[in-house]
Amino acid sequence: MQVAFNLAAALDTTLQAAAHAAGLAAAEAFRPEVRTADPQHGDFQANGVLGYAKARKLNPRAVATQLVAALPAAFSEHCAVTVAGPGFINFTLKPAALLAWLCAHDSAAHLRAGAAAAHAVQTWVVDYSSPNTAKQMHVGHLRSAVIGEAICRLLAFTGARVIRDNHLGDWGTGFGKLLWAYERHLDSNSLATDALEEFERLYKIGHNAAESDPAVMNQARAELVKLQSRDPVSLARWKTINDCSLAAFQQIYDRLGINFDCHLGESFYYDKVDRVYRELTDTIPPLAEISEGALVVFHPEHPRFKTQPFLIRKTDGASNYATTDLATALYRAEHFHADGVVVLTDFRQGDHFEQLFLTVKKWFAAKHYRLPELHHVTFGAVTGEDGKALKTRDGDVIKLKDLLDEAVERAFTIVTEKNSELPEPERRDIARVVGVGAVQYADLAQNRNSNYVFSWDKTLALDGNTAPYLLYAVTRVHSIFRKLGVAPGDPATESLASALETPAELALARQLVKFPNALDTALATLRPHFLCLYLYDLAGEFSSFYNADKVAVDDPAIRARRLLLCARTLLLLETGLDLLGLRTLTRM
RNA sequence: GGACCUGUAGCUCAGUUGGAUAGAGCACUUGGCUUCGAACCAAGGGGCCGGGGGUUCGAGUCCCUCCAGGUCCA
Repeated sequence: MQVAFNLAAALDTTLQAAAHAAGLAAAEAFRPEVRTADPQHGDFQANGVLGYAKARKLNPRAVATQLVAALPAAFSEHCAVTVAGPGFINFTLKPAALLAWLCAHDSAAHLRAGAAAAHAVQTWVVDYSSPNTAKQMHVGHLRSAVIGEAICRLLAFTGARVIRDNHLGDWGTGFGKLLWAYERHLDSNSLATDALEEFERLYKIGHNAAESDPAVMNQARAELVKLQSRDPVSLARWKTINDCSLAAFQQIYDRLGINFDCHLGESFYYDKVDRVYRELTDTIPPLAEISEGALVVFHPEHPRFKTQPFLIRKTDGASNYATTDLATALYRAEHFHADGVVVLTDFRQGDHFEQLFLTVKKWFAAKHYRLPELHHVTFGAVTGEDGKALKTRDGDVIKLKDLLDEAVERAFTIVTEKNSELPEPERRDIARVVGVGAVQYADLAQNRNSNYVFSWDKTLALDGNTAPYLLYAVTRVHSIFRKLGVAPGDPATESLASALETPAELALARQLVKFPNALDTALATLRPHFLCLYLYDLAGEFSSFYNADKVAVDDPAIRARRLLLCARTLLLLETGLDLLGLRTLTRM
């Protein structure tokens, strides 16, 4: 028998068919609205009857009863249905139906196959992390990298070809001052030991000198012009700076499980802006216009952007972020044939991207270019305890490297305290997985909208909805299989399983089959915290089950079905954590 | 001046296109390890969902307004 991956979607289809079978007036307008339900009401619930009945002045309970009566006869064999309250339809899966789903989805490959429908044969470009070169990554860079990677993995899991693109800030005006100081004050020893530290030192020298001496300022400007006109010496130095920066970034990315497919920074688009200027001005009427000497785009239909211009060429003729971002959008559509583009930045760039996307839509429409779905995924800024934004300029910024190091160190202290008998190399490895995972998860688990008030204790918390709690659940499952000498998912063992029976078994199974809905919600909103929430609930259900029902019992049929539950819990926890970019452990 | 985000238990936060009695963790109280890992589980107290008005069968969620904090606008 074919078992649907997404049971809520399957119920939706079934109800839709029932609406036709029942001869409902305007049955095609009926939206069942099936969603996961509070366990006290059932596994899934349909809310659509209420709206449908209201619009037609019908009695919702009568309509619901009518629909339930029109369900196929065989339906009641695997699912109990009731009409409740003002007209909700509640579905409670029979134990055999739960078991059937668990048997059908017994491997990561089968889960992937079930999920792959959402973005099959689509290409998505995800633009994330995107730090400025010549500067160290700090806590403010964490969210884009961690949330971006999770979104990449979610998209890939649901069938998309994903292009991970690091849109580096490698062409800013700051390079004039930096190159000025690079020529005069470079310490090659420091360059070899800690390049980013050296670049930051050089930038400060250049900046301070330029501020206090107009002659230096002019020399710095000249350096920038030389770079932009492709002077070989300047270009070589610039390339050294970027190569060293990228190598340093990669050390961080390795710890976070991130591997970019390309690093197409601002410099890559610098010589692609002429086409942008041309195509935005050669249409009739032109999209862009000259205003106060600058080239700008207004959006007359927009309450704000009808007067607030989108500046794409400054008065002095220079391009800016807007210009390269427009060129970037075109490149992603033409070169990658992107069906979707996701850009991750903090919310302060909201205006910019709204204007950018509006402009891109009109531009592509005018030129008949295929328009990808455009998503600007924002998150709150990182602030200090005082609520003020952390700035790169002051010395108090916490380096990302130090944050990860401290997390690992704290995790090592705890694992040593809990499990001193484990050999030190293993404890070190556990500390890396738990510490880094805790940092990643702390960022992923909260709704990305709100500001991120940084504190060590909050970021490295190990209680509640955290990575250590989930990893602990994973290791406990592994421990059971170790103890009993069985491999997770062993078919011979699972074939002995009897019907699920105890409340804890059923509660765990019910949580397991809702995995597709968590995926759906996380992807539809591009908010990985919905997946975190699901995994936390799953780990909680497992812990309750673990406490209530012993797996290692004598009865082979009971043992087999509990081992099956353990194997699927393990599969979904490990799959889910992998989708979030976390590593897992077998012992901790 | 215009716009966007945030405001939910003492603290930190969840709350799916509007759905049933608003949920976790921390802290506090109590119980559970000679039985698969107690980094755990079970139970308890704790709330004018910033204030006010509106939309409807139903609002933490949508609309208006006010207050507080944050942010953006050559």
